[in-house]
Amino acid sequence: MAIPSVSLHPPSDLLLLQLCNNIHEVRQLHAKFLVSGLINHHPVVPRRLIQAYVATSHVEPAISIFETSIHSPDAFLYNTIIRGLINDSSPDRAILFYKKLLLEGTVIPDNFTHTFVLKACSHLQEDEAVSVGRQVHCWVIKAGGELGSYVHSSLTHLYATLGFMDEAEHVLGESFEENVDAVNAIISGYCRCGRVDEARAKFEGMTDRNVASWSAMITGYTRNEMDLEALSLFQDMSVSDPELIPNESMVVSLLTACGRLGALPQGRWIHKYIERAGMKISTNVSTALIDMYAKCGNIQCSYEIFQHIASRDRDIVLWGTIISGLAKHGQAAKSLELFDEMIGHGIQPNGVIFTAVLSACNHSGLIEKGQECFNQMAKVFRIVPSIEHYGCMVDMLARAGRLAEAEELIASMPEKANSVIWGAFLSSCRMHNDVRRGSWAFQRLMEVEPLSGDRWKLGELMFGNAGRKMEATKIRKLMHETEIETTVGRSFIEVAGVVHEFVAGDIMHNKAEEIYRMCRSIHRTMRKSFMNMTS
DNA sequence: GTAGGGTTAG
Repeated sequence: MAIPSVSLHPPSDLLLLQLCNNIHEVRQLHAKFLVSGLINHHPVVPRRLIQAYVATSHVEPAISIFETSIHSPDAFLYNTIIRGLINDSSPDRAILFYKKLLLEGTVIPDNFTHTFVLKACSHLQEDEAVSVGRQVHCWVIKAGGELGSYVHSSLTHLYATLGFMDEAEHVLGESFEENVDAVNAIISGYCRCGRVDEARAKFEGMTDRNVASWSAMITGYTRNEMDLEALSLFQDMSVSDPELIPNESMVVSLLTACGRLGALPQGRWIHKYIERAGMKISTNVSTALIDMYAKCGNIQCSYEIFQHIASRDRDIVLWGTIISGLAKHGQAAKSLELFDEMIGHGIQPNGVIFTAVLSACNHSGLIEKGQECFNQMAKVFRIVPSIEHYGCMVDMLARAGRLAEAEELIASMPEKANSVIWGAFLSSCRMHNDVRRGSWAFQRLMEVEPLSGDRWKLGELMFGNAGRKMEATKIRKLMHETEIETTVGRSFIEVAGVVHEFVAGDIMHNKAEEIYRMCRSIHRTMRKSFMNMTS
């Protein structure tokens, strides 16, 4: 059979192929090439088809063309397939293709191959990732510094992410010029394993820093709960390089820090800052803002932000943040309403969402609703209740004096109850004067957490209240002899720039009356401005 | 002709 004459000239369909932006068009042209036989007779056709399929996120047909119509693939084609598999979230298959390339030995992997392969590694099991990483490392050494800075920083990043800091440092040393991205990866690697000082030393030693360098260090501080350091480094950045615009992860980290510190003014300032800088406020940033405002006590503001986000941009973490924020602020009804709304939008709740929902029920004493949710969780949504969920339920039932049911629930748990559960149960036993169950709980608590003074104290109070002086005295004596310490619940409140401290149960504070009055007035003002905002 | 960095809800 004669080769169609068109094969002598690049057919116009080949040009069309490059313009395709959906799979149907690619399929149509593919069919035409099959019919005309061009697919096996024009060398460029299968290449272009592979590229077109990968570009429209369909890697399977690309692979089958690769295997049937390509007889001597080059690095570019391997790269295309490997990249397609990574985008298709099949990193293990991407690695298989890399191994095939190495095995056949006719193609030399280039910078792109290495970069893609290293990216695939970060999604693999640790041992497999290290093993492939080492293979790439061999190529880096063989190339003697000729490999691009992308490969160097990707390899450094892989080792650093896996916590292989010595190897990461070693690769860094193999690059000729200073590789900012690689140093950034090292900074974040050190922070990831808690070696913050070493990270800071690397950061200080850099001659050239980019936004990612500052971001890696700031994010590293927040990761290690060094929230003040994070905010202070951000201040350093604004001073030393006012032109630098923070990236998204930096903003999220800063807001996390503000939330944990309860630093509302700083949080607000960052909010204004990102608005002024014209940064796009992604779902992640919105989530961090909502979380920050909720943790700083301004749930109205959280809710306001939440409502301005289009439903299609609301992911499960965003829903979780506002649901648990409302729950913590005692607004159970609103929290449950949003939970239903979320399900109405077709988002499947997960365990974290249910913890928030159950804690909302718990804090508002909605026991029947709580039980309904707890049952629904397993039966409708197929979520296995975790120890936190059991904890919520036990606390809820026990608080309400339904100690027998709480006890039953503890017995039905698949794993052993922890100190949180026994502690909650014990404190309810004390509250409801059930010394029989209480002493049982106290014994279990002493098994799982013998070293907490607060637990001993709780036991002492329970026995004391119930008139069991002997046990109470015995515990008191033991605490005295072992010098075990109890902690004090404290809370802080800032009024007009002055921080006041309260000890739990303490109403003797010399400014108490005044602060209560001011709080009421602030609350009224906040309500008013909230009404203005929403109307 | 192909190329990221990190984060958030209990």
